[in-house]
Amino acid sequence: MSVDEEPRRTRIQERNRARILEAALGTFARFGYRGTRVDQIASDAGMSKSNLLYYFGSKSEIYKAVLAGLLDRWLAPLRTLDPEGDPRRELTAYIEQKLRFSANEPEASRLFANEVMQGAPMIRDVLEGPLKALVEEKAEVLRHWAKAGKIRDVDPYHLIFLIWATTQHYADFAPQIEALTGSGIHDDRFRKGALETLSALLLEGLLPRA
Amino acid sequence: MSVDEEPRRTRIQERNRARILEAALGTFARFGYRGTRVDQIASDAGMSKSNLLYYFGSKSEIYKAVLAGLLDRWLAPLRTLDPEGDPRRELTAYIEQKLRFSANEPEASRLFANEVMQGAPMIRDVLEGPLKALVEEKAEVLRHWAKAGKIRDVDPYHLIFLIWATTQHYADFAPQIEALTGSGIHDDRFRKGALETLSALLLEGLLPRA
Amino acid sequence: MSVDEEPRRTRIQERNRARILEAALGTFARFGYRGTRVDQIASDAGMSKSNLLYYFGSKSEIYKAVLAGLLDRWLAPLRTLDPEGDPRRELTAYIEQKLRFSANEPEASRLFANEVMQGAPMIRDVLEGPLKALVEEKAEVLRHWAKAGKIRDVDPYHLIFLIWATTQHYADFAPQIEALTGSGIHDDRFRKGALETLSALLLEGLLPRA
Amino acid sequence: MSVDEEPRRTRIQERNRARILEAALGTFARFGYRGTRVDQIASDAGMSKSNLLYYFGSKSEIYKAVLAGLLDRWLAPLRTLDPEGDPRRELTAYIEQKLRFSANEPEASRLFANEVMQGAPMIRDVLEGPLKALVEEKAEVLRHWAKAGKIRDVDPYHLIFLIWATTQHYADFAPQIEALTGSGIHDDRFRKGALETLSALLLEGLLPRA
DNA sequence: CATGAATGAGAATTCATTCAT
DNA sequence: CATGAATGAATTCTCATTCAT
Repeated sequence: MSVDEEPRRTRIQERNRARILEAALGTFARFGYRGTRVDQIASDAGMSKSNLLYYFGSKSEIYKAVLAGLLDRWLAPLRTLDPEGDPRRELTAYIEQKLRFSANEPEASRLFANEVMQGAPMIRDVLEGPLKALVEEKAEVLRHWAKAGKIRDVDPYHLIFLIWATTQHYADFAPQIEALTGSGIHDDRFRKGALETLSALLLEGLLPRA
Repeated sequence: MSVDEEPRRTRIQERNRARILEAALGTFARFGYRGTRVDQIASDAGMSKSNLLYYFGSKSEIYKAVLAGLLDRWLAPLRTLDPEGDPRRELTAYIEQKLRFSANEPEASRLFANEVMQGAPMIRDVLEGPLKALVEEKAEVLRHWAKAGKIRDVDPYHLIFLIWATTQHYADFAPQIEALTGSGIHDDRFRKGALETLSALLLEGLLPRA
Repeated sequence: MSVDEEPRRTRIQERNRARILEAALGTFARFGYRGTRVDQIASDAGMSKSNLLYYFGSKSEIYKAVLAGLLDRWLAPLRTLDPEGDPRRELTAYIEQKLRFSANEPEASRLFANEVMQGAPMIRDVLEGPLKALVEEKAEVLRHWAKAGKIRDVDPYHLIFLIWATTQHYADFAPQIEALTGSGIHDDRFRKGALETLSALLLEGLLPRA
Repeated sequence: MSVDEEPRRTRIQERNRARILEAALGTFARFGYRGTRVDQIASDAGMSKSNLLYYFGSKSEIYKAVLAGLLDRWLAPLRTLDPEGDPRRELTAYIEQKLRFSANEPEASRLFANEVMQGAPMIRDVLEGPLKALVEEKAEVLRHWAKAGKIRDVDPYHLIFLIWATTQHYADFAPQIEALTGSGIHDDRFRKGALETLSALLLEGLLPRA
């Protein structure tokens, strides 16, 4: 539809933009928008502040660009939930994908959390538009499964929130988890343990079955 | 031996300190440490910036005081988990308390999240000390229940993380939840729904029982 | 002549004023006028800032009071120079008195130096009035001695400056002297050495006599 | 080995740094460290405060730089004292150099005095290290001269202090000297008079020779 | 006499951004 | 493309002083 006028960019430009965005993700995630200094992004990206501002005219422009790149990756897993698939397999796969995201892109997860916690000033539109639509669509899938007797009849929103919360927790609260367990989601064995426990609890529940 | 010398404070001092801490909680939770201006705390607390600094010598001092007051309330619910009690009831009660905390003190929850996400610079000691000890103690309770056949044998840490994550999510990601559902944990009916869904899923699981 | 309306003061008042002036001398000498905080004077004097300001309405008032008390003691030795006396004895006695002052009131010496170095904003009147008159009077004594062949014919002003400079140096540059010699004018033996060397050099000169 | 990596500086940088240091010397000498406002240094140096802080990150950094530049010039004269030379000539030359320094750089002299009077917080190392070594070396020269019968046997340290004190006095106490004599060391004739009187007194003594 | 409470005018930095080269 | 130079608008914190009790 909308032919996003991608400006022509040289290879150097592409590389530098990428560097900047990567560095920015790191500091925005850690220190929040206000807590991040353009200087630091620049030095993390290995260039001068002036040069950085040649690529992105302002701090908030960088922030927006980082967030924009983020949202797609954050949303992707949910899209894969297949109405035709087996609930057990689908949900386990979904959880796994989300855990992988937390493992591979913890900073992205934290930045997203940060943005939402501050009232989602930059991505409110996305939340209320595309995200809301997607979630409603997937909620319908869950309701459908429930009607078909494949899963219990629970509120699909709370269910989705549960999956988001638990999987993202491993990225967002990593320092706490590290302090308590000495490990974290980046570790393969730890991640397997998390996946098993989460899917078991979600699917089978904690109480012994008859 | 050493009686922690609580400095004597007049009523005015008590009142003003309380006001400041309350106002500070709000802005720190929303904008993070760096994003918060002392000016704003002062005006939220209804006093001049200078007067505020008469009570707390610096911004970071306020921050520390807020966090210190926070931790107790954040930790309290877990302490109540009773080894002698019935797992179903105990866990449901725990979830309910945590949800209430999210409902009543969403800002405290967010500030805690914020602090942890930034690497817990101020409360690392608490996490690695008292919190770690408490969590290990309660993990033992869960293992004990499992051995007694009262609950399934799942990793107690992941179980605790699941409860933390899901309950806190309603406070920390409130803007997102609000955008998607039009409501939030502050709403009684919403909170009941959350509690039911959460405890049902946790205890019984999603899949239908035979 | 001028009946300085000494306000009636209770004993407590007298004591507190004295305490304040003493404490103030210490910090003004060390940190200068701007570098001194009223707070610190108060705490050094063992009272609250508010109470201190009950005695002296402002910082500069304290400063003036300290300086006023100082000048008399600083000037006193010169007054004792007796035109009728033997130059050798008179000058040695003068040097000794100045060295004693440096030993006993190094802070007073430093504060005086400080004030002068900043352009003597507070005591310019004294310098240009009473001090100038006194110095001119004593210069005349020296000229008189010279005419009488009791001392060489040297510029009396430079001679006086030499004595001031050398004797005050031991107080004003005490940290340097301490660093270089490990001792200082407060030490009796050190002071004797200084007195001997100074008076010997001043009176006899460095070069061997025939 | 380790070549002190002098950061490369553009001409503009050199010029601005020099301007700043010069302006800073003036105000630090006059008002002390605390009494000096960055604002004022900047306006004296003819630039904006922000720009000044682009060159020196903080007030104390400026202060340190000024002091560092100072010490060399302050020390230089003493280095020239030649053990092989004639005492009379050497000492007269030394006094003359010191008087010239007081005449040409009175602010430097006052700043040095100020720093020492405050306890030499920034240059203690230099005093206890290089300066101490140099002074001891020159004291040895004086002792040597005394043994050779070229000068009287006086404590070399007090002799050095005497020269320092008297020569620096003309810079440090300039306002007082001005108030008393109407002139000062900056004036050529005045300086000549000071030099003559000082060297005469030091070398020949005040008392008439037989 | 003495202290607690409150304030406002600074003063030092910080930092995003603009300008020049 | 890239960097150095410069700026001005915040923002934190200091400190003498006033007010109330």
